[in-house]
Amino acid sequence: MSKQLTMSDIARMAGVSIATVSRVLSNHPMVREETRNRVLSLVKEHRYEPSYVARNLSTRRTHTIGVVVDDISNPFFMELAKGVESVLQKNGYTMLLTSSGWDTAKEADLIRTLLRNRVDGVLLTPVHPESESTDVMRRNGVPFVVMNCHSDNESVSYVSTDNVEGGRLAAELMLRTNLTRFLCLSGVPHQSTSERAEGFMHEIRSNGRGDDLSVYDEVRTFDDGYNIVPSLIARNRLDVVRTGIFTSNDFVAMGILEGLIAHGIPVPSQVSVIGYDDIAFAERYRIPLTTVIQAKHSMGQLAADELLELIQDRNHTPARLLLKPRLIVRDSCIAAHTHEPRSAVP
Amino acid sequence: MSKQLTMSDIARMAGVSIATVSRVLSNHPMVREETRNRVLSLVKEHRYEPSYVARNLSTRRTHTIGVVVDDISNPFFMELAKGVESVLQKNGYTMLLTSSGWDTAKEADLIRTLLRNRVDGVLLTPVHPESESTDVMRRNGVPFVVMNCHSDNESVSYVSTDNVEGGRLAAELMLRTNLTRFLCLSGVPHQSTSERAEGFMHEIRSNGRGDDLSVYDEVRTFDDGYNIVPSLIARNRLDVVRTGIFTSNDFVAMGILEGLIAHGIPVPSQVSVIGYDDIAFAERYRIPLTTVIQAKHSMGQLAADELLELIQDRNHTPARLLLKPRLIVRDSCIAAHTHEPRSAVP
DNA sequence: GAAGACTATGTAAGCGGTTACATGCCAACT
DNA sequence: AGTTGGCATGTAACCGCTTACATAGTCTTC
Repeated sequence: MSKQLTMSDIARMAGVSIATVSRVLSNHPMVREETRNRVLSLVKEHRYEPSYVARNLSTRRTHTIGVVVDDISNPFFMELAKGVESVLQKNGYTMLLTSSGWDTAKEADLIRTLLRNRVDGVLLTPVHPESESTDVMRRNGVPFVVMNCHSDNESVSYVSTDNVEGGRLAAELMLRTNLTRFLCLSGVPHQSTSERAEGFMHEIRSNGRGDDLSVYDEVRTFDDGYNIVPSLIARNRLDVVRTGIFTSNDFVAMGILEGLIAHGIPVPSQVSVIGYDDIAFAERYRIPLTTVIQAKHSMGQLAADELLELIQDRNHTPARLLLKPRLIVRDSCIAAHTHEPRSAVP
Repeated sequence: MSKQLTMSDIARMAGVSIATVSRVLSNHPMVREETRNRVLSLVKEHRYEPSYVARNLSTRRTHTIGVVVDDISNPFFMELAKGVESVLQKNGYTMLLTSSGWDTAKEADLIRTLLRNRVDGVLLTPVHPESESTDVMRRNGVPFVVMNCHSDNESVSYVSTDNVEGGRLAAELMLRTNLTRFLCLSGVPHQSTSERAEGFMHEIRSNGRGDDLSVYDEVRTFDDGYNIVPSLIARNRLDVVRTGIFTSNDFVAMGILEGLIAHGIPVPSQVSVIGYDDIAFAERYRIPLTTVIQAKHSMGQLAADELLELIQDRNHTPARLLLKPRLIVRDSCIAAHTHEPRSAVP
């Protein structure tokens, strides 16, 4: 194809200056109706698309927001990104989406690339809340909002979920039933999963049931869950003591369920299980899983809103938002004060 | 923060012209070692990041590739995108990822936005292989490659999967076992899912088993699968006739399995089921699912490779690639010529 | 020791827009 | 008629880089 058209081509054809074409395209009111139409029809006829790169250079704004998530193929982050995209698009911004793969160095690299592309702001799910990345952005005066992670630094805006509350909700549900024993399977220390466990344990203890609580650390995968079942049975007599098990993610919960079924322990009549995340298929699992869910989509939206606010008003007070998680009750956990076991097969 | 540094700031500080700074930063060899070091240390010290937007305007290349997929939160497309990203990144390109939500008009809009951003090329999973989108790109001389869809237009490059072959593979496996009857649950006509069904049916027929084949259309969701089971049993006597069921996606397959279990029909000893896609959890399902998998990651990589080729050499002959799908054998389908039923519970 | 041949650097013209300011025009007012 | 003022448009500087070309200094080479 011949080379791309520019404004001056359109200007020449319309017999006006490029300033006038520019005015027409940016909806400046000071243009005669007739001129405007002449220009617009030329634009349409030749399918002229103005160059944002030239415009961006000139206006020193790109209307582009950099987004850095940990893993681009993880549905959680993509729901987040979708929430972000929806508000950005509504406001005429473009999203530059990248993923760090949980790698601090790569994260910093990506941020640098975003800065070179002169994004107007950055949204990120940081590997650590304070890092080279945040440092670079601050030095370059680029506004940013942290997602899915809270920061102790008063000056940074973040939008995250109240993981402690999530764990508390699970405990609350279990406490309302007639369970005699509670198990908490925690994940990696110092991560969101351990906050969940904390919330759970705290609630159990502050209801005076601390003596009925046992904790197991470093249980994080489906297989971890499946494999730990025999020892849980041995040590906690799951087959005779009505027990509630809280896990800090759904994979573990599913592994546990699989293990319980394999050992013929009825769920939820004998043992109740609550997971966390509501991953796809939690609902479709052979025993539909009771779980705690995060408002990923709103999280993205709120973060994007906050960022746009920050861009418009550089000394806007940073918002520090902690979204409330929600409990989704399904068959894997016995209903409050119910004594009849429900069927394990849907 | 103070306003962003520019090359001329660095130049002034280093006591050289901006041309020299530019040479240093673009690794031009014609710079004295000492000068280079002086400039580089200034750059590092002040954390100067050159503006790609200025550079892009000047060079008329952005090193940015627009990627349009149907659904950003669907793991399939994200695997694809990951494949794309891996080769783009390796070649110093940035990916601008957007999603059309299967909407032709939105797709065309996105393409226009990409063109305004002057992307060097576009990768897309088009709603239709020929559309306004492809038209706009051609008129603007922007190279593009179609993914996950084949085009009859000789001049367009595409990378897709051989869906017919995928169906054939499933049939081939079933034919090697001692099944007496075959059911094919097809999805929406004229889509990739129906190509899968065609491949399956063709293979069954060309092995002289056409008389043992029944076909059901418009079965596409988990619930569709679950709900159709009773009528399948009634019409095909699944409880007494050893039957193989091929579905054009894994959700349907899981629904079918659930239905079979609910009706007490043993899998795979009595009925074998093969799905398509290998979605997450196909492997972890209560009966691990035999399924056909696409090489999503390679698909993205190959498409990106092809696009870069096209960008370098405008009259490079379009590649038209059809990747071979692969069969993953798990418990839901009886093994070839095996008579002992396997356990349905892992 | 002067002509060439390098090498290292500077100069300045773009790239394709935006926008402050200048200009020209015409109706309205004194 | 002369001034005023508002509207429509043109002029040109600028955004921050790249790069062709010009320039100046240093080595060879005969």
